[in-house]
Amino acid sequence: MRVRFAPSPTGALHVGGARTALYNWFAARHTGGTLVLRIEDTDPARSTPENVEQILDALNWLGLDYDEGPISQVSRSERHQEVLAQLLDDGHAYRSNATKQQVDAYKAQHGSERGFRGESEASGAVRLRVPDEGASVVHDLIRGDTSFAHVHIDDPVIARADGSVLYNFAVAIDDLDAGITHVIRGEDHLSNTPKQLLVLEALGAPAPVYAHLPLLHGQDGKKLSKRHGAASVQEFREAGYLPEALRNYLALLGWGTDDDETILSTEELVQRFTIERVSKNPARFDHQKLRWMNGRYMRELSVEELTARLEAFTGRSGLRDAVEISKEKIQTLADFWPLAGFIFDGPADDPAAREKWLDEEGRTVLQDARAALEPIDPFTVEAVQGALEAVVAARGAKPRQVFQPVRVALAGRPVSPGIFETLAVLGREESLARLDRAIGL
RNA sequence: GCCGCUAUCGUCUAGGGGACUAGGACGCCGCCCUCUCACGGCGGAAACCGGGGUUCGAAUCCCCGUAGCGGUACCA
Repeated sequence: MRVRFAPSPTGALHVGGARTALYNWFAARHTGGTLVLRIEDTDPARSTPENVEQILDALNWLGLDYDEGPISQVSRSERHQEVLAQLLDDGHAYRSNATKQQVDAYKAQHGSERGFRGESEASGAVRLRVPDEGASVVHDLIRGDTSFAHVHIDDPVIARADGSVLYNFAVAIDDLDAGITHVIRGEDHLSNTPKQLLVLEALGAPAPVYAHLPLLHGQDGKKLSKRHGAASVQEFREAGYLPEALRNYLALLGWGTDDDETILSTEELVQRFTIERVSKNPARFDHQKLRWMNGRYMRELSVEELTARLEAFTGRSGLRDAVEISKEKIQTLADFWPLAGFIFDGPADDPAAREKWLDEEGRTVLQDARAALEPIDPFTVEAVQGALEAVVAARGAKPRQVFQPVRVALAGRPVSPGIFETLAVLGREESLARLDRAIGL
C-alpha cells in the first residue's frame, strides 16, 4: 500500500488535516506500506515557505513520520506541462477563453442537464473535455461506489492561461506518478474526484482506490475554525496537550473499534486501524473529552517524564517535587503553573481568599499552626500532618477551619496541592516565613 | 438552483434482520472518599430524524421526505 498526505501550505496545519495525516500514517504503518508527503503548492498566491515549515513542524511534534518527500508539487511542473501538451495534442483538452459569466450563461441556457462545454480556441486556459455520455464511478473504501453522471460536470479548467496547472489535474498526475494505491483524504474532495478520474482516463491510466474521510466540525456543527478555540496543531501544543493524547483523541474522531475501547496507545492504534472501519458521518470536535483524555495520559507518565515535559513547556527547572504533588490535579501542561507556581514565585494575590480565610480568627489559627510546625525536624509530610491535626484537635475545630487558612497563607489562594505535601515541599524555613507574613497582614 | 455525501443519548461512538428492556466513553446529576481542587469508586437521567415499504421479525435492507454538510474557482 502506498498512501500520501498532501497538505496545501496556505496556513497552519489544522486538526482536520492532522487527522487526515494520522489516518494515512496508520494505514501505512498498519500494512507496512509507504507514506509519501507532498506539498500542494500550486496556488502561488496562498502558498508560503513559512507555512510549509509550520506544517512539517506540526507533523514532527505529532510524531508522524513519512517515508518519501516532502516533494513540492510545483517542482514537478515540467512533467505537468508534458502531460498537458499530450492532452492538448490528442484532443482530450482544449484552450478556451470562456469567462465565469459565459459559463453561467451557457448553463442557464442549457439547463441543469448539461454541464459547460466550450469551443476550442487558439489561446486561453486549458479545459478538459468531459464526455457527454456515461458516468465516472468513485470506488471508495468507506462509502462504497458513488456515480457522477458526465452530463452534470462542466469541462474543468486544468491549467491557467499562463500555463500553470490546477489542483484537479496536478493531483491526478502526481498520485499516478508516485504510484499511490490508496487516496485517503477529506470528504470535501469527493465531489471533485470524477474530474481527477477523467484526467486519468484520458491518459489511459489506472485509478487509485479512494477513502473519503468524514469532515470535522466545531461544537456548533459548523466547520472548525478559530471561533472554536484551538484549531491548529500548534495551538494545541501551546495549550499544553500531549501529542500522544491528541493522536488518541483524533483517531477516535471518525473511527472506532468493535469493542469501542477509548484509551488506545499509538501501538494499539496502528495495530487495529483499518480504513474499512472509518465512520461515514461528520464528527464534532469536543475539547472537553480531549482534556479528559489528556489528563489520563499525563497521570500515566512517570514523575520524571512528566517533569521533563513540564520543564520544557514552562522553561523552568527544578520542578520535580512540585510536579509530584500536582500530578493528580492537572489535565494539561498549561494547568501546572497556575496550580503550583506559588511554590516558586510566592503566594498568589487573591483578596477574596484572604478576606475569607485570613480574618482575625484565621490569624489565630495560623499562630497555633506556626507554633506547632516550628519545632518540627525533619519537616516531612507525616510530621507536619501530625502537627496540624493536633492543632485541629486542640482547637476543637473542623479540619478545614485550620487547613484553609494555612493553604491561603502558603499559596495565596484556596486551591492548591495537598496542604501537608505543599508544606513539606516548601520546607520549614519558607513555610514559617509565609505563615509569619500572613499573620502580620 | 444543480450534483453528491450523511443521519443512534448534548458530544464521540458500538450495532451490520431476531443476542436491544439499544452497550461504552466524555459531559451532566446524586452518593462515597476527602484539608481545597482534583483523582478514584458507586449509582442515575439521556438516543435509533419522519413516513412508507420488504420481512414471521427492522436501529440494522429499499424508497420518499426532511435536515446537516460538501462540491459546483483560471483555490486546494
